[in-house]
Amino acid sequence: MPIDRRPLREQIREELLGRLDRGDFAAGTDINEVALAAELGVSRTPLREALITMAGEGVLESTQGRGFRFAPVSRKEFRELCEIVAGLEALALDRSDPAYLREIAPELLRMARDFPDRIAEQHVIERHDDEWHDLLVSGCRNERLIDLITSVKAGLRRYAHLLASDDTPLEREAAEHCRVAELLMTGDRAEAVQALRDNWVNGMERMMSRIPAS
Amino acid sequence: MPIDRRPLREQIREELLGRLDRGDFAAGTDINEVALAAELGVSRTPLREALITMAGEGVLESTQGRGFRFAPVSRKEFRELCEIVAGLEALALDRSDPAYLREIAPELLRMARDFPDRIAEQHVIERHDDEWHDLLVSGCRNERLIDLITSVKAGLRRYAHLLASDDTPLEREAAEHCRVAELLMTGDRAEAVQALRDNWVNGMERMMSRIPAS
DNA sequence: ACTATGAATTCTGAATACAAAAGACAGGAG
DNA sequence: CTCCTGTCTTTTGTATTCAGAATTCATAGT
Repeated sequence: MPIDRRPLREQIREELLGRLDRGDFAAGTDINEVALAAELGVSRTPLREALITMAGEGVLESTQGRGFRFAPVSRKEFRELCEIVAGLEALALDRSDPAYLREIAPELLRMARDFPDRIAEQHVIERHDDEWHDLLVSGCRNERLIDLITSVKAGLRRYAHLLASDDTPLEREAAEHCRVAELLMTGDRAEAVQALRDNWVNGMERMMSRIPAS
Repeated sequence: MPIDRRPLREQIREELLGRLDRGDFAAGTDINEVALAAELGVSRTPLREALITMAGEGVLESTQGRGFRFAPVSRKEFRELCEIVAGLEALALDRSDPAYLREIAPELLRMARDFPDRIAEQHVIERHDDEWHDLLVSGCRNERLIDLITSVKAGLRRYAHLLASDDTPLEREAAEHCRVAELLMTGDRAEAVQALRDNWVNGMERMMSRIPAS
């Protein structure tokens, strides 16, 4: 197997995003570069490179002289990000090969149906949801678009741990995914795109209340 | 007046993007960090920070051990970027306040009509075009979306100098802008969104032939 | 008691120094 | 002659150091 030869900044970024998923960092808190670098066992240089990348993605904020902080969460931003990702995924779906979409539709349907069956922890559910959306847009030839979606979704990760809850309305989410898959199977892409948008809007509304007011 | 207190990496990024507009850098060429840092009169550290930011925007590519290079241009990528920006601007328009859109519509119309009148150099035309689009989406409340559009458009800058030509079909472009403005004036946003998309698609097709095959 | 001022501390922003990988090139074996 | 290999050079990736800004805390003055 090929060994990991990626630059440190990427590994650091992944590690930080992972911690973000786990809610290790409170949103809005400042980052102490020396402390974090020591904790990760790297020097400040690649750490700062990772931080700059993440600031570009909107995960972090930076102000002159005060360094980086985890961008505070807000309903407004959550809504904005959801709108953007919904629009981008809809665009990706619109730009996909219809034949390929019909081909993967059964798998999408199967995944959606498996959704509520398994009693699982939050992060398993999230991973499953991510995989579903990844497969959905996997037929899009626009590589830049795929990259962009990934990047914007990184910003949404800050909200992941907030959404952890035992009364997650999984059935609703699964049903909406099923509907998208079914529409793709019949080849009605325009309707499927609309259903996908609805899924994002509805999902957003469901989660909105769990985000602190401001 | 407040003096410039932005971090060096931002100033460097702007300088590099400006040079890109002027076509100072050939696409696909490697960047020598020490040479470029010396030329700019800064150290490698903030330069690399700027390069990493630009790599995140897709303006540059980086490979392990080989550093950064200006991403090569291609019709495929140009098409991809245009599709994305078209989708994002359409989304921005869709998320704007209709009243505000009606309010700025006359100004948009005036700008579009002034378009072909002035005999101007290429970069003046480009600036004018940018201003028109900026005004168009200025009513969008989704700040993240606006930032994202700006970021993706940075990637399009690599194509700006390629598109310089004396037989630019300005009238066509202006006419399409007029149509968008007129539709906004009547309050028919859905149609305006469609016209905007058409504008991007048509503009893309017009430019496509000027990009080297691969 | 409260505010303002200034020193001390802490941390970021930038520069320099070091290490390691990639590329170039020459020499030798087949 | 060709291909491989080992060394040398160049350039990047990372660490460390230096300088300056922001914050904190204490103290003096009102």
